[in-house]
Amino acid sequence: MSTGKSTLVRVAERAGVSIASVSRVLNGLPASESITERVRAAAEELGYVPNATARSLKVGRTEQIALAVADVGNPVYVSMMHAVNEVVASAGFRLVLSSTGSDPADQINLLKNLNRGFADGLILSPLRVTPDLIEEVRASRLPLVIIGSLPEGVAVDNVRANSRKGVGLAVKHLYEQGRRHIAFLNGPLDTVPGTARLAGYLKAMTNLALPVTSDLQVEATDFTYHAGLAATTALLNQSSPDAIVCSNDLLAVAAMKIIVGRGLRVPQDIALVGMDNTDITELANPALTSVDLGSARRARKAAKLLLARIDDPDRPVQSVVVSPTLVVRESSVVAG
Amino acid sequence: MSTGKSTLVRVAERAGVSIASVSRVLNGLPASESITERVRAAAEELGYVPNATARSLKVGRTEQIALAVADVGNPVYVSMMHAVNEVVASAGFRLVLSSTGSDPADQINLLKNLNRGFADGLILSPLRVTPDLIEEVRASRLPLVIIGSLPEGVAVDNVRANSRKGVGLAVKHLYEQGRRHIAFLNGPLDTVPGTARLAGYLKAMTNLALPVTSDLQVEATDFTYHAGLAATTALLNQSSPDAIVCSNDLLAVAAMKIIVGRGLRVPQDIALVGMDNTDITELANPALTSVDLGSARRARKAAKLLLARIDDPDRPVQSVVVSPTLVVRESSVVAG
DNA sequence: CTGTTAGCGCATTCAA
DNA sequence: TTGAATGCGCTAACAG
Repeated sequence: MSTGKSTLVRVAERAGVSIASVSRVLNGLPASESITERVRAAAEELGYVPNATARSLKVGRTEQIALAVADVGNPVYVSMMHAVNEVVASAGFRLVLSSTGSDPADQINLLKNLNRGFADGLILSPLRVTPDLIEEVRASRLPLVIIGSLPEGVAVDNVRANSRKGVGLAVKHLYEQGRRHIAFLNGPLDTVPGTARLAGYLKAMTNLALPVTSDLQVEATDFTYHAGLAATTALLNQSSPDAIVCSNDLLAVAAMKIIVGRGLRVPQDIALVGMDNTDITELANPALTSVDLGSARRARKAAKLLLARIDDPDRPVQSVVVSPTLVVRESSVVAG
Repeated sequence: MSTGKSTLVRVAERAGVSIASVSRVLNGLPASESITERVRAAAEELGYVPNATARSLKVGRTEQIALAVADVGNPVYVSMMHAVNEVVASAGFRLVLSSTGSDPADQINLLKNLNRGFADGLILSPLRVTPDLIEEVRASRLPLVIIGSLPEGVAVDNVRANSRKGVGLAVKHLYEQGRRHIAFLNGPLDTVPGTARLAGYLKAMTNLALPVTSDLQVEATDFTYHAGLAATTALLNQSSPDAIVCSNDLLAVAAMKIIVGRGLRVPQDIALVGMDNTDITELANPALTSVDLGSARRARKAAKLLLARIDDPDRPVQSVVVSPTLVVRESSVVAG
């Protein structure tokens, strides 16, 4: 193994063959014993490593896929990233992280940039879906998979959770625990999960013949821990729920903090259920009951869909829905 | 804006100029008013987007930097990733995530792969440093920055925390709170942080003339929450500390869980200090006192060093150390 | 100021 | 089987 740049040409010179032969040998195409031998030796001695960029330009593939998520601070996106990376890496693809904010403009920009061909496809998990974004998604000529809901009629591969049903599981569980004043701590209403989860809450409450009052509902300005603190404070100032369904785990942990800070007990005084079933559910004290929306599974599925689409651009569009499950822990069940 | 692939050639044809002129206009090089106008119009109409791969091949730059961290599950790495991404993105670079395990073999493999030229540089944060890895780091001809400690004499840009000093801050703080039986919950000893932090603990204890006994030390099999649960259990079975310094926040939160589960109180019965000052310090209940090792700052600095090195491969090697600070929260101080 | 041309490193077609 | 030659799309000399 030697120093310096080595190219096909240099290997070819050293082996005394043509660059075509070198390329063949290195790509496992048929070649004579003798040439194979010499090429391998020459490549080894020169420490030859094929250039990814040149290869990409030639074959029209970068072996990279891009992932864009809204909020890297949210553990659910971290687990998605992890899951996606596992799938694509084992298929020989690299993962390019295109962190965008929750601003749709960022995503639109990203979609445009993708046409520069630095990646073979994109997995996008938008928090807010605007008409502009949809337009751009429609127009995108690159393999694209959306994690999350999309309006009917947008023919793009996508995989989403049934978060309405998920909220339903949470409400029903709390009802079965004897709770009747079940509040809902939501994230911003102008987001896709925000609206879906609210719908789920309203429906579940109605189904159970529980009164739906506005003082039992509060909307955090963001799906973050800090926003959750403020929102929970507001909620407890305007009503006295005996249970709170939270739109994600970060909000739930924030709620727990405020509740305990007020000298109330979880779950005795207020039962708590989060959503996403992230790692922090176990770190929490008491451990947080949470609705598992299958984020890792969704991410894996999305990655596989994308790889399949890259492989065959003409395959039928697929839309998969992952069913939620409830993971009961300590925050919602009074022991004994 | 139209459909289909558009290249310089097509834009040139449409504008009735040479491809060189197109390239110039699009790169902001001097051109006549008339040509500029026509090129812009043609590019617009064709929805032309320059091809990143071709550009890379030509200029010898991918505008990508790779980041390899040991454990994506650890929030400290997430924040590093975030910080790195901010810096490189604003310099026009994309971030390629090369998640490696804690196995040095993965890193070595990565270094070799980097020579394929898919990225212009690498930021590596190795948990375990073996001679083989050092050898490979030395041999690497690509811009490389290490986050973490490196043996003397390895001339590679690196930025590290003074975690020995960091542990010292924690021990001293607990001592000042009146604690005398200060235990140490460490991660694996065959890791770089593991050894450094143990050294810090031993030194700090000695400085304070506190007895150092083996039953006050325990080593988790990993820097994870689950490993922390088992290790804490073992620790409490073999001794009765009135304080525990934990090698990172995940371990600390695990310790908190076990302690509370035994009916003991934090901080009254056992005071707790974590390290890394990650987001979970605030989620924890009580909020976790933690040593801030400046992970985000380190990551940002590493990114800047890498960009500088890419810009000028011959610049002197730089090694920067970030000083730790203690962030006192509820887990270490008895109120009142 | 503008056009022609030569590669960047590779995979691949076409002849031999 | 093997080699010569072409071109992926672009930038940068070089000439005019």
